[in-house]
Formats: sequence, structure tokens, C-alpha cells
Amino acid sequence: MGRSDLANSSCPVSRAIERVGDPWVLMILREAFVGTRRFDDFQAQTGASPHLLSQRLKQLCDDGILRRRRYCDHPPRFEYLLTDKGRGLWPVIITLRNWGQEWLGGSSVRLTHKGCGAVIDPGLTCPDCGAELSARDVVAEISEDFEKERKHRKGGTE
Amino acid sequence: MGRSDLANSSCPVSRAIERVGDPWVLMILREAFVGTRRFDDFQAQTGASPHLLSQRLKQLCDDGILRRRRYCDHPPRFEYLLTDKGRGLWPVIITLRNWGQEWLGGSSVRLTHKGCGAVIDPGLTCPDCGAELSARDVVAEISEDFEKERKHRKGGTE
DNA sequence: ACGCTAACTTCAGAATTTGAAGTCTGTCAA
DNA sequence: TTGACAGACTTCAAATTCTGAAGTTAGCGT
Repeated sequence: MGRSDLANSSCPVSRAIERVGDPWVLMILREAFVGTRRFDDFQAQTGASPHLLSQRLKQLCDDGILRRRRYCDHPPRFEYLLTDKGRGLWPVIITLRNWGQEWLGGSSVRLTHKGCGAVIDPGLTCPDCGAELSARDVVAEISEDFEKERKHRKGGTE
Repeated sequence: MGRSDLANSSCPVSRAIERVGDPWVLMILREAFVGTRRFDDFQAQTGASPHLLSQRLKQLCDDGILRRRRYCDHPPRFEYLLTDKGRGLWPVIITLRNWGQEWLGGSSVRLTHKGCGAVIDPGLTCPDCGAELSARDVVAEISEDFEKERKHRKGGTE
């Protein structure tokens, strides 16, 4: 396959991974959800070198996940804000948190639901019947295109 | 910070990213959830070079996310299976799927809940009141350690 | 004019990845 | 018993990417 083809894969997971499946991107997103907006703050909190950081921020803006906004004209100053598309990645960060907390120990991040005030540990649930979901409770049926892509690779000439 | 320190960060998200925040690891996990077990199949479906794949599989086994099992003595044959810890990453893959499907278009993966038979698109919900959750509905309160780690970096000498 | 902040860019050396080829163990068919 | 084949890797050189330090640009404040 080759990593650069992931973006055009028939699998939505692959397509997502191509955009955000990178440790630096994920760290940047974590920061963004905590309210970080400025270049130097991203740098300090993620530990990315400025070179790397500017590449990733550019890429995230190109992908429509962040938006670069000039918040001061003189001197020129910029900030990076999550778009709706970017905000849509919140569940990914939260599920990473859940897993990190459950399986890796160490200190934690406490989540409180504004709506009801409860301290929560949100998991995936069935929107139809409300049951908590895990890998074993769900059957995934992949698209025809994706099926073809996979078969092709089994004995393929690629 | 430096990427290799992420594993010891006070942030559960960082700790998780250190283990699974890599495109190849995520692709391998996607495959594992679809039932792939053998080296060559992982290779064909993820497109990773054998070198890279063997590194990542080793790392995933070391981290207790996969388990290498000999399924045939003569000739020696091995398979890679998800552990409980690995299965715990299912929500991460699913939330990536959700986002990929919602924001990147292309073909899809249909999920059916075995319990109630419904075709679903599972999201995060509050386990207390059942409401669907998004970034804006939840307040994150980080641990003291994590708070310290962040302050330290603001003006720090690091 | 000097120091300082924010937001970057540049660069060289180090590390990682890619892609192709090769290895090892053993099975099976002729 | 030779040859073809499968599974699970390893090796290697060339290309790419990352790290860490240093430098740049624009403009404010004193």
C-alpha cells in the first residue's frame, strides 16, 4: 500500500489515520482541546521542535482541522484554533485518555459533565439501546470497495 | 519534552500516544480488530515493510497490546492476538472511523450492535445521564502533577 | 538604541523508513 | 531427492525525516 495512499483508502479508519495518526498531531490536538492556541505554547507543551511544529500546524490547517487566525495586526501575531472538523476529534483524544488511564496507570485527568455535574469516564454506547459497547458487541461490515481493496492485496501483484 | 519522555508524562493522553500514537500501530490495530493474525497478512493489508512491521509487532507485544502465539510447531508458525489491553483500544479505532466517515467522505464501514440488531454510529455518552457528549459538554481537570509539568515548561529552563 | 516577545526558518548530524533482496525452516508434489 | 512453495522474518543501502541549536523578522517598551 504505502503510507501516502492511506488518504485514498476505502477504509475510513485509514483515511483518518493518514490525517491524525501521528504522535505530534495527536499531542497538538490534546493541547488544542486544553485551550492552547499559540505557537510557542504548543512548542513548550508538546516538546516538538519549531520546525516540526510548523510543519504539523501547516498540515493541520490544510486539512481543515485547525484554523490560523491573526489576532494582532501590529506586530503580526497568529493563533491556531480548532475548527468544527477538529473539534470532531475530541472523542479520539478522550478514548485515548480512557485507555491510558485504565491500562497505563499514573496520574489522571478528571472529567465532569457540565450537563449533569457528574464526574464521568465516558465510553461508547449503542445509541439505539443504550448498552455499553466493546469490540465483541459489534459486527463491522466493510464496504464493497474496501473488500475489493483487501482481496486484491492477498494474492495481488502489487 | 522530547518524544521518548511521553511515556512518563503525567498526562494519560501522552502516555497512550507514546504507545499507540503511530500510524503503523494504528493500522495494525485496525487489522487486528478485523481478525488479521498473521505476519504476512498484516504486511499485505497495512503496506508496512517487513522490517517496520516486525519492529512494531515486537513493540506491541512488549507493551502487552498483542500476544505472539505459536500456532504450529512444525514448521514453527506464529500469530499475533489482541490481549485485553489491546482490545481496550477498540473505542479509539471506532472514534477514528466515526470521524473519518463524517469528515473525510469515501466509503464506509457499517456497524451493527449484536445485542439489539441496530445499525449504529456509536458516540460517547455520559454514563450518568445518558446524554451524547462533545468537547463543549465536559470540563477536564488535570492532576496536580500534570499541572506542575505544564507550568514548569512555560518559563522553565528545560 | 537595546532588550524583549512571538512566530517562525535554516541547517547539519542522527535516526528512521522504504523497497528490494535474502534467509531459515519445513511441507508437499513429482 | 529435487524443486516449488509458504510463513515469518532479517539484512542492507538509499531516501526521508527528526532533533537540537542557532538565526531571522517584525514590532513594542523604555
